[in-house]
Amino acid sequence: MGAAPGSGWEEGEFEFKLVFEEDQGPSPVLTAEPESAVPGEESAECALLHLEPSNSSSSSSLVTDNHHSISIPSPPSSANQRAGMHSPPPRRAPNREFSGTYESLPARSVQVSESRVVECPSIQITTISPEDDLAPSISSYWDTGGGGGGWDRERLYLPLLDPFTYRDRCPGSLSPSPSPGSSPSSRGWLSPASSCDSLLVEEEELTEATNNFGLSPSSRPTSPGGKKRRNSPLVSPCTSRRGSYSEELQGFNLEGGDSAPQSQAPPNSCELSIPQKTRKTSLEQLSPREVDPEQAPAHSSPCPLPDSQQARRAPTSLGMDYLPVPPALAWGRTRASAHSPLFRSNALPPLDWPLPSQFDQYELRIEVQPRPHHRAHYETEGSRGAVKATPSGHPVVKLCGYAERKPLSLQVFVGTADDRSIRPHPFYQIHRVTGKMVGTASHESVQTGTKLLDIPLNPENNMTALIDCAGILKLRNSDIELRKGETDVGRKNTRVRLVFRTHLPLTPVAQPGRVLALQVASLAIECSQRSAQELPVIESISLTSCSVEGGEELLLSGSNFLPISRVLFMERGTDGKLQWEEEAHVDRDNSNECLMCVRVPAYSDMSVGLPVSVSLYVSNGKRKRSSTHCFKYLPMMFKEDDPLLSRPSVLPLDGGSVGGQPRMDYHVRGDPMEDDRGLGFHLPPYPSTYSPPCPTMSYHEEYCSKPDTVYSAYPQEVCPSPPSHPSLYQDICPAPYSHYEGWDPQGRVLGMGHGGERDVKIQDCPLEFTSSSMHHITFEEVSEFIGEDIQSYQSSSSQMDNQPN
DNA sequence: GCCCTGGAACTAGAT
DNA sequence: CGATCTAGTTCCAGG
Repeated sequence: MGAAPGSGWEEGEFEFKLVFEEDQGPSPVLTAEPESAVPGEESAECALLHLEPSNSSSSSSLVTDNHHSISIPSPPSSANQRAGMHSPPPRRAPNREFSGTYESLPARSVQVSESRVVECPSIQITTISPEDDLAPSISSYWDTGGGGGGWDRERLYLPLLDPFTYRDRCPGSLSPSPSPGSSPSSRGWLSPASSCDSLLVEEEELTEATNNFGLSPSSRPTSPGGKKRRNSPLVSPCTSRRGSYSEELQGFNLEGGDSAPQSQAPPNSCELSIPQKTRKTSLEQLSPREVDPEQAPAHSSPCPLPDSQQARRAPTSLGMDYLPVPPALAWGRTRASAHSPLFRSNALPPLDWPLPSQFDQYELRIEVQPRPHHRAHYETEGSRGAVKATPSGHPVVKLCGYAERKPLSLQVFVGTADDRSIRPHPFYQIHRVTGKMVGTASHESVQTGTKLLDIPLNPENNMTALIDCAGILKLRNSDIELRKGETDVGRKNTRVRLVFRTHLPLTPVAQPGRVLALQVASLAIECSQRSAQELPVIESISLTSCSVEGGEELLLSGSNFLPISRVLFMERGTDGKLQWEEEAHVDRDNSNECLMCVRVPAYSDMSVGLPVSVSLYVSNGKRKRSSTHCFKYLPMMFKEDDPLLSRPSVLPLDGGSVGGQPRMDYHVRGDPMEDDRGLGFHLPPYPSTYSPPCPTMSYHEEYCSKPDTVYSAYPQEVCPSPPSHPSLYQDICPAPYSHYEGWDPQGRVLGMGHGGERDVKIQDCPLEFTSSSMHHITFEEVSEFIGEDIQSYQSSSSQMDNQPN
């Protein structure tokens, strides 16, 4: 784990310790169970959250409306408590047919320091879809809509508590926080979307919450790690010498009812005390309806807001909303594709809801990826223009499979780019770029604290949208970190993705009142000026495996390669400790700024009987490392058995182009233009004889986490560590690759199908998956493989869970 | 004059 | 606790 995102993990670890070092007596058991439908209410969308401390005397019960209750341990008395509760990742309840219930591993002891061992709470989450009206229908529906098999919601449906309130009411006791393994960009569960989702709170609770938090920023726990900031925590962000857009958004939400009933925003709340902004990035850019939805006309935009937004703005008569289960609880699995993308038209998914990019014949696809770097602008700066594509132009998004003549709206927002499910990025917002060079109409809106651009998808344009109007605004870290409930750290959290989402109304006959929500996310975009200038970037590698003897020539293409750049191969143990590291010999004569030619070093153990996964990275010096990339050493017996094994030609180093959420299909794209930055990379499939990569390499980062890579279906535990730094992508530079068969200077895999030919089957993939045994494999078979693999790996991953980092 | 862009100074926080 | 490093933020200038 490198220095970059790693710090955040350390933060998480710190919190983890903080939480469990609190001497609260027996650890509570957090359970969330389905609540039976309450007559007259749409309450199937909630769950009862129980905290069940062994010692009930130490708990208090928070009874909410809707007849729900939350029992919580009494807050510890110590003054410096930190909110936050960490639980091991949930797992399917064992020994029974999966019914939507996840539970964590049993309460167990966790060593938090050399001398202290505390008991870890367990959690059981029963997931209930907000999609469903009544609980009894849930299972059947999701079983159907989810494509069979299990379904899950990585959320707890909490009927009442504002996460902020919830969190701060019981500091140090209940509030979920990012898991010990959370990444720096982890929002925990308090993403803007989630945190602002309207949750019914009785007025007195609101008042109390406001008194407790809104008026006294100092009451908010210090941000993770107790980081200092320019502005004293005792001082409202409004003391900044200029207004804060982030605060505008938040205040906006309150005013506009976008995220919470207005009753949650008393006039003296902190947000509302912020002076009027003078910068143009403020309210004036927001549509009138957002500023004052009461006065705003009905949707006149060609890109109407989803109904869910309306629903949220309206007084929460529905009475129920949900809190996402902290990603910490889900970080062990990426199950986005297990979710049905079908929603009621009046209950569209929030922005942090995982969605597939493809469903049935429909697919939302990024035809042209954005550049890997885009310097975001601050509020104090002028716009830095729209996100561009490589080598020119702008990103292009297309909705495939849609034959209706009715235009749709494409939503764009800035999402996170860490290794967990996509959610709105707390430190970046989409920014609508206008000007004569912008040809695409767009409409701004705000949904639960996240700015959106609504861009029309017109049949006349073949449902293709040119994203030439989307810039990225950077919010000051200090502003965001001061925000109530914000748990993310902005420092070095500079990677984003453009997230595209659309809602297709389904045919009234087949799915009355249902819409299909599809989402796709771009590859990661590095938004900081500095990182873009200094960090080496590996974009592609010519070889992904070779004999343990090494010695083969390996070409790395990318950018920011320096004469001092080194290429290192390393292996970490399951405990994360570096077990082996070897520097590759660099052929400086044949290397340049965007190409490195190295010799693969021999592996440390020539007698291995199975392929060994290691990782490699480029280092430009301390703290200037590229992301790590997977490399596999093959036992002698594998050597040259199958040229495909060792000559994949080019690997995609950042997954495929479509990236809303992980894909469950095991197809591999064949159209270079559909792939990474048009480079035509193949998605590297899992080998049939998959062996878990070493836990600390960013295999996950490079493959598993990418929204649409096939690896996403795998447990993320196999790659729990983030890379030393974000993986970045650079323009390919001309390089003398031509002598490498199957690899052209553009990084394309030669001989691949082009255009039109999508979803090249697995046998087209040059990696292990393409071996004859895997030909004609079906999705079900692949799923079976996955399941078996996961099962076989669970024991080891749970061991890893138990190991303190 | 405005927008976009690149560079770099300044500064707070981290080491 | 000071020195140094790192990274976030702001400012400036040119196209």
